[in-house]
Amino acid sequence: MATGRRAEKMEETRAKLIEAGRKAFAEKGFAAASMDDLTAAVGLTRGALYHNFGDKTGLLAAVVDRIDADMAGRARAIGQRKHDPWEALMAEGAAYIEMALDPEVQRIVLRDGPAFLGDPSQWPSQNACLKATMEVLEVLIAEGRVTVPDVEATARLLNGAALNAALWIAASEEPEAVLPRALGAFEQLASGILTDRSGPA
Amino acid sequence: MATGRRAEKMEETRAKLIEAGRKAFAEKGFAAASMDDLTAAVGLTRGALYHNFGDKTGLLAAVVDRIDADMAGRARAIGQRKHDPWEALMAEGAAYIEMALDPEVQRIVLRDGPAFLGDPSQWPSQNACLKATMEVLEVLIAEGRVTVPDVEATARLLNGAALNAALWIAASEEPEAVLPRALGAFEQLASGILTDRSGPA
DNA sequence: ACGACTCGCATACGAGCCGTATGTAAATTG
DNA sequence: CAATTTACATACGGCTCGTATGCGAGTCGT
Repeated sequence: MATGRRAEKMEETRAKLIEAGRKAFAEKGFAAASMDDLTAAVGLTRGALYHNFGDKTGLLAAVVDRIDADMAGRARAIGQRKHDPWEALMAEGAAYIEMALDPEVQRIVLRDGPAFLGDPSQWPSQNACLKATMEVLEVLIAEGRVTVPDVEATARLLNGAALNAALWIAASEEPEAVLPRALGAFEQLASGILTDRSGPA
Repeated sequence: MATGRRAEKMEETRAKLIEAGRKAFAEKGFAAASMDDLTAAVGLTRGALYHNFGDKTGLLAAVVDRIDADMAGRARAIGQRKHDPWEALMAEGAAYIEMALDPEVQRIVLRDGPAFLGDPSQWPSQNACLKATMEVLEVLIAEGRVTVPDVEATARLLNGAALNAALWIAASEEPEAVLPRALGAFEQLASGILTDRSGPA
């Protein structure tokens, strides 16, 4: 192991480049961001970038992966804090919506990502978030509290609704006012999968 | 009126450019499409493009507007064919999902559009589609068959869920098999807004 | 009807960016 | 300690966008 003086330094430059890319892509957008500029901002050149990430989209993939993994981790942590699985599902949805309020997340993950990396449903990190939702659903089904014909389909649509809610909120002029409206609609739609609607909140 | 020999020709070149842009953006994506190439494909140069649309994103906006308007029109037409408003709502959702299977729609409207034109919820044509959904909801509320705290919020999330379902289907390897699963999940989630779930199908 | 003007579009030019090929110096290996 | 690998910098070519300029066909005033 020993990581070696060499690989250690390389990890450092990779981290610096990802950080620089994150900032540049968030501010100017992927297409308008210059690789010369963002590498120079951390005292490097395009040479380092091509060596570590192959090409420009390679860096974008690395940046997206990092942000997206953070999001999935946070959502899962919030979900596990709740003891009731239904509350966990709602909390995860709400967390997802709130995280998408971050302009950085919006611009990089929700806009430029799909355009330059292809459909998000193929991304490894996205699958992690989806998996978390599916796991909670499985628990609820085992308890007989929800009934769905297709777990994956339901999980995908739930995430999709949350995502769109986030975009709506973020684009609105007063996000704070719109947030509760979106959350209310989300919970009501989600209640469609409850076996007995008069049951849990 | 008389349109004038001049303006008439101009409309023709605008149509040709939009058509060329539609094809080029669908095949190569907006970023990779060359304006020199797509204008040459219809016997024009970039001069015509800049004169008519200002810049490259101007042409994209025109193309998106055209496709998006077509979609809203089709969804509305399908909805109006049904006499029962709930069926109309489901039919519109299904139509939206199916239309998004078109690779042209996906690439241009769902991917490159948001990346280069900004959030879709601001587009005039998108608002049209949303409006159609809201109108159907209003009817159902008036009839007492659905109960929602916020019509706009519900309409947005419904559209978001449908949109995400479409992306999922399109990215899957066997769209035909995934389509019914997505539709089922969509209808179940939508049933969450029904006042009495044992009621209409 | 005819000259002056407008304007839709083509051509010419400059600047910037990406990707590759090549160079170099430091770390690793035997 | 010499040879090799490799992380990164530098140099170059090609492509693309946006603007500035030029031209010819419509349009308008008289």
